Amino acid sequence: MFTKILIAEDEDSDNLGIVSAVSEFTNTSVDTAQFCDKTILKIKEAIHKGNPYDLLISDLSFALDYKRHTITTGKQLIEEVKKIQPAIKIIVFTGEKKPAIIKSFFANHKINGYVCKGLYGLPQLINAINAVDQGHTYTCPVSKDALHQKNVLQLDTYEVQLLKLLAKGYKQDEISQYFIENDITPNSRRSIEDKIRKLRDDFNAKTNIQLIYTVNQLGLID
Amino acid sequence: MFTKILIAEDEDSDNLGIVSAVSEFTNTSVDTAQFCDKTILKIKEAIHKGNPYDLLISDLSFALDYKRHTITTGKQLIEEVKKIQPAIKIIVFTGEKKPAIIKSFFANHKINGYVCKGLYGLPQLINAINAVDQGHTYTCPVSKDALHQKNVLQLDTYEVQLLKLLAKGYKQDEISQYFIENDITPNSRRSIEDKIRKLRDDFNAKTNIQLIYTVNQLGLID
DNA sequence: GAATCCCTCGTGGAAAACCACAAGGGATAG
DNA sequence: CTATCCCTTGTGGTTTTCCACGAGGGATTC
Repeated sequence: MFTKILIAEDEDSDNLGIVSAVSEFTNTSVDTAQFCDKTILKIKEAIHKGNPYDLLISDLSFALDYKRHTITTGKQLIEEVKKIQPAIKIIVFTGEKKPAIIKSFFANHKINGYVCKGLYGLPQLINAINAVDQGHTYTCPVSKDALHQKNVLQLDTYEVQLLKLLAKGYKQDEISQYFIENDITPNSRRSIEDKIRKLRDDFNAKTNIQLIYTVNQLGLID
Repeated sequence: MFTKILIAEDEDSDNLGIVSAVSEFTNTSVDTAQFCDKTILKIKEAIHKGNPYDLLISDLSFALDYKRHTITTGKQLIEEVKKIQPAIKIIVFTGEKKPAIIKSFFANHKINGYVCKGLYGLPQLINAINAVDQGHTYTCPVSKDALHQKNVLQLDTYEVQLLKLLAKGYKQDEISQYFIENDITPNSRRSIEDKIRKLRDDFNAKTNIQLIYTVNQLGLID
């Protein structure tokens, strides 16, 4: 079983609940951090002392306080941790339920488990810890659904840029000009029109307004 | 001091943390519910037994499980509770930080305190309990900022309907038709154009796309 | 090398949205 | 009662977006 667990969770109320539940169910040393930077620091220190963490349980969104932080999101945190200690196991424990985001964490960050906070988040988190300990990956029911959803469109960089400019109030002509100035292709007015039309089709949107509303709700242009 | 406190929070991890913190800091009976319906039930039972709750600490968003629930949001919950027991004190404890939403809770629901979950949510919640106990209202630093923000535009019902239809892909002609069919005025194509233009001005949006993106980000058309 | 496919891009016309001007009607103040 | 203001609506013309057709170019296949 894991012998050293680190929990990264910024909200103190949640932090308290998670730590007490995990401590009780696993008889291991549980440590905690409320900031991403602090999490990195603890992981580095533990390695330095020759007693590294086995498992990181991390949230995805972190509050910013008055201090300067170099790392501010769970995504960045996980990338950084993987660089420092590639073998560490990671379970994401978060309120984020958007399929596109959950998929990308398994695809791009090779996490070992994903549990959505909710009515039964804690028992699921315990299950996740057990499963990951035995070398499996774990997905809670909600995230399992998300992973099995078909037609979860992933957008490429070009499309995200295009949508963001639309959301920022750029006209098609202005987007064309912007793309030309920044050497992004295709950049003709006409091609941008086509790209937008394709996105409208993909997301079953009748208007560009609905398109932007939809991708925004899906969390694809944050 | 309060003698009977009820906490409504659906996420078990958070629930655990809040209950243990509140129990520890106040030496009172703390009860908890994970669903809105259950919360209403407990409040009714307590009244029936002649021993009602003094204080409700409630989240705003609640998960839906497989069961049918009649009440599904914190907003509805608070409205219902106020009907049953108008004198009960209410503190909202939530992750929601959007100024428009915070303002509307004080303006329309006469809550006694608002605390945003975060790094120091629990000590702030304790402060809120003390303040409300002494007959004051309490706002945490984040929500205090929100309440003091100028230019937080509140939309009326008509505007919200209009924006929602736009977000759903309706053309201006279709919106006009919809309004005519549903006896909503003004409903001429031309007036709808004007209303949209006014909203664009209010939110400094160059296009309708940007308008919908903006109000969506502000949480005004949920 | 020829056929095919896909992506980019231009053109022109239709549809939708935008905007300035102004008429009519209801509410209000004097 | 009248003048004024504001809201709604119509009209006509411009801008923006939409869309069907087709040309050119690069990559792949046979």
